[in-house]
Order: sequence, then C-alpha cells, then structure tokens
Amino acid sequence: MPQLNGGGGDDLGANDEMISFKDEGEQEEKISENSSAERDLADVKSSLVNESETNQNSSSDSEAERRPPPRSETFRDKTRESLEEAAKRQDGGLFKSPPYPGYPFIMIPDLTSPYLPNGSLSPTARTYLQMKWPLLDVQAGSLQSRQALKDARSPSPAHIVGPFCLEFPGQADLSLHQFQLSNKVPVVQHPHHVHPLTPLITYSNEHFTPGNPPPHLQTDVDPKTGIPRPPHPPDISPYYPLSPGTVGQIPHPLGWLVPQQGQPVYPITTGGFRHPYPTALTVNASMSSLLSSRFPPHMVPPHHSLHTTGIPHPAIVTPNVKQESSHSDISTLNSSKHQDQKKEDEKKKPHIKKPLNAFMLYMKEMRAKVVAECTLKESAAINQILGRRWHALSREEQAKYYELARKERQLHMQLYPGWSARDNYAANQQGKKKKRKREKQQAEGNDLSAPKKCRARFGLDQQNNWCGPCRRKKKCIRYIQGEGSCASPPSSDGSLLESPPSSPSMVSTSPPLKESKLQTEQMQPLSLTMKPAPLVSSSHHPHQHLTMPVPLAQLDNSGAGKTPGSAHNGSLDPSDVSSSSRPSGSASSRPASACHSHSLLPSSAPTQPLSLVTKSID
DNA sequence: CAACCTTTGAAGGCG
DNA sequence: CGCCTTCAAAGGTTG
Repeated sequence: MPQLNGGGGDDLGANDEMISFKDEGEQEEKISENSSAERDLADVKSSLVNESETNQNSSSDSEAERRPPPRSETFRDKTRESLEEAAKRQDGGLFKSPPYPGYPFIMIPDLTSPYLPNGSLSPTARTYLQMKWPLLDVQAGSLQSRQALKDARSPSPAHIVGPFCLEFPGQADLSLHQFQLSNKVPVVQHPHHVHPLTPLITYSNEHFTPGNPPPHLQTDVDPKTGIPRPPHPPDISPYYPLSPGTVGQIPHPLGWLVPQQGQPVYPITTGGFRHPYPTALTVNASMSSLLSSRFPPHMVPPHHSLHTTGIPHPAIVTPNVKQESSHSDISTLNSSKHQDQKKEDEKKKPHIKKPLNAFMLYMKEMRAKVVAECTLKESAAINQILGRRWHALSREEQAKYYELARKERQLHMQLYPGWSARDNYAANQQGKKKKRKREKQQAEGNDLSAPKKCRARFGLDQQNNWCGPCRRKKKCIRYIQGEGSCASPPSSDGSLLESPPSSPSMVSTSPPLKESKLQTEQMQPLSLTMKPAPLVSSSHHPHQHLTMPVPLAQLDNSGAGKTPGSAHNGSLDPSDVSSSSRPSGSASSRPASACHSHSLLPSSAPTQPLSLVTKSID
C-alpha cells in the first residue's frame, strides 16, 4: 500500500523487483545519458521522468537518435513494406532495435496525479502529440505533411498504419483489407519499435467507449458499409470500459498519455487487432470532437485540454457493453426484462480488472511479434515462448516492464482506492470459473496428465506429429516433454519458425530429451507450474524448480545451469524468487534471441533470470 | 459458449 | 513468514 503515496517516487509496490534491479544496475542507454551507471531503479525512473521534462531542450536530439533514417517512400509504400518486413522479420530482430525508444515517454507523466498538469507534457510527448493528432484530425491530409511528420518523428511504421487508414477513408476498403490480411498484425506493429507503453495502449484503444456516445459520434461512418457505426461496441474495451457512475469515470492517466504518444491510438498493441480492423480508428476519427464534447466536465482532467479525452481507466469493465448490443434488440415486449437486466448490471459493480503485471505487459507487447514469427496461434504455446523470452530479457529490459507495471499498480490504486484483487475473485463473478482448474489440477495432481493434446498443438493436419496417445485421443505426453513445444517457434534460430513441430526428431520422444534439452530451448517449458512434470523431470533434477530449468536450461545450461541467476548474485535460492534473481545479464543475455537463442545464449548466458520463478514444485 | 491451456507476477488468505 | 490460490491477457482448443 505504499503506493498511496503516489508516486513520487517511491515506488511502492514492487519492491522486490526494484531491489533486485537496483543491485544489478545497468541502465538504459537513455538513462545513461544522465549517467550513473549504477543508479537504482528509483533513480532511473525519476530520471526518466526528469529527462522527459528536461528533455525539452534536447528532445530533438534524442528523437533524432531514435529516429530511423528517413525514407522517401510514401506512406502507403512504407506501410506495405513494413508489413512485408514484419512478415519476414524474425526473431533475430526482436530486440535489435533500440529496445524501447519511447520508454521514457511513459514516465513522463506525473503518475502521481491522474491528470497531467497543463503544459507538463514533455516535449517528447508533445512531439508525439503533434504526430498523432494530425493524423487523427487530418481527413485527407497531404502526404507531404504526413510524411514530414513521419520522418520527423515516427520511428515506427506502426505509426503510419493507423493514420493511413484514417487518412484514406476513400480507400477504406483497401486499408481495411490490409489490416485484415495482416490481421495478425504483428506485421504492422514492428514490435521493436513499439513503444514500451504499448502494452498500455490497449487501454487507450478502448477508452473511448462511452456508454452513450454523443450524437456526433454517431456520425462515425463505417467506411465499408457506409453505415453509421453503432456506438462503439467494438471499441468497448475488453479490459477497461468505462463505467458510468463509478470511479471509472476517472480518466486513466496513462490513457492520456497513450493517445498522445501516437502509437497507442492504433491498434498496435501486441495483443491488439483482435478486431478485424482497428477499432481505434473509428474512435480516432471522432476523437477530437469527442474530446471537446464527449465528457462532462467532471470527467475532464482539470488541466490539460487534450486530456479531455476522458479516457477511462481500462481496468473497468462495464456491463454496458452488452447493454449496447442488446440495445437494438430491445423490444417493447422484452423491455421490462432488459430493463431489469440493466438494473442488475448497473447494480453490479463494474469489474475492475487487476492491473497488469510486468510480464503481462510484456506479453501484450510481444505477443504479436511472436505470433508473427511463429506459425503458432495458440496462446498457450505463445505464452510459453513469451515466458522464455521473458527470462531471457536483460534486467534492464525487464526493469522497464516492472516499472510500467508498478506505475500501473499505482495508478490503479489511485483510481480505485478501495479496490482489492480479492474483488475479482470468483465470488465476484458468481463463482464461475477458475476454480475448476485448480481443483482439477490438484485432483490430477500427479499424473502427467493435464497436458494438452497434440491435436491442440499440431492440429488435425499434422497428425503425424501427434504422439500415439493423442492419436488415440488420450493425453499427450509428448507435448509435455517439450518436443512440440513450439519451440519451434523459437526454434527459429532466428529464422522463421517453420512450422512447429515438424522436425522428425520431434517424433521421437523421450529419449532424446536430454540432448534436445540442451540443444534447444524447447525443453519444456511447459507446464511447470502446474504440472507435475514428471516427464520433464526425467532429465532434470527432480526437485528443482522446473520452471527454471526450462527456460534457462538452454541458456544456462551452458554453465551453471540451474541457478544461473545466482551465479551472479549469489543468491540463488530458488526461494528467493523474484527478488533476487535477475539476470545479471545485461547485455549478454540479450534477449534478442531469447528464443532462438538457444544457440546463442549458452555461452553468454549469464544470467538467467529465473529468478522469477516463484513456483515450487512439489 | 464457457472453460481450458499457458506464462509470470501481484495480491490476498490461511496456517 | 511461507505457501497456496486467483486473476490479469490472449486466442485457439475442448467439451
């Protein structure tokens, strides 16, 4: 609860992480500007903030650094290009680009206060604003101006995308089509360039989900159909819709930023693009007007007019969404029922979601990338990969996410002071789900089972990859062993991942494990957490945390294997968990490869993070 | 169509 | 204090 203090700098929350980081202290390049190599995170953070503020003078410089070389192509070309590139791009490139060019921006806002003070925006932020708003506002802006903007400040093609669609309404079909094609969007995103905050973007995307859109919003016409779009149903944030009459009305501070940063506006978020086309676009189009008229004064941030976006904190989920959908349906006959439902819904407290933790933020940001790189679509598999990559991240990189997460938590606390994670427990949702899972797991407890089936993993078309049991519809052991692990994805040695399993070797199962383990990262990642992992253990020490081995295994195995992190700090205690172990790594462990990395990492592997492993296996 | 899967981290509860 | 459980995102899969 320290967070109540607000941020100022005290970070509350994640002390563990902070501490660990502090000790290790490497800094971001940017930060480095300020200098001390050993600054602790707190300092770093503050420095970031300050930097953004102080940057005013130097912002251009920093921007320039971030800025990719200008191109002469047109937006459209670039867009296409970016799409193609993204498609081609492999992991190798994952972390190549400057990790998070915009990171500092995020810090810019004084998180302690929900609203940015007028003029408090850092130059950088403004810069983005400039970029962004024009995009939003421009109906058919000239390419030149846009180009100029882009050249000047948009490092990422991602920026372009949104605008592109917006700006070429007439070509909506085309642009939309493109989006659809690239539905998986990673393509568009260029994650490397994605702003670290992007994860937060999601919030922003959906922030404009007014329960009752103002009339002017209705003017929003669906480019495709030409029919006025319904009041944003699509825009309603899965995460944090606004809930009238509740705290939700308080705009999310980050939300403010997000839009201002440009990217956020577009469905760039990693996770984004769930919709056929970016919903944000719709929003954006009317955003300006929305800003001015959409929100009642009380919702409007006191100082900054731009903030009038009244972006609600994404964490709030309202029933309104459904209401809207049902809205049209409301027949006089059913009206009473609906009304009742509404009443109930209204009565219900809005569901305020938990703030995302560092890893979640990371996932959001990187998911799209992984999806693009891997042929896999299954989230579970992707998450495994992401988990490994997460471990492979350098401290600094992870630190960024931890910090973001911390900010999120702080904001969350500020916005919803009384909220408790407990509120979201099953009870809250009427005890539906989730329990089962645990119960089930426990029940199964030891049998390997739990796992997933090959079918899920490989699909029907690749039944040849299925293990015997799976073919017979039984539980899949193989998968557990890690073979399948899409590792493939990661497998990419940088190269694309071909399809997942495929390799013949995969077919073989257990025996090879050891080798494979060492060789590829694949090892199992799996499930360590929940599963017994008996199989897995076969190769490992039975007792260790499974978790660690896995990811690290490859990495570390190189040397110390297990407790890698410890090597560094010395504290290896698995129990140490989060706090201690972070990879010292730094650069060495460059994420870049995380996945692929298998090959790379070993040597350098310093690190391993493992640290984070909190779970113990019994 | 709800729940599952899978990941890490945060947080609450319990002993 | 340590352990356990739930939830956060995501989206294909499962039942």
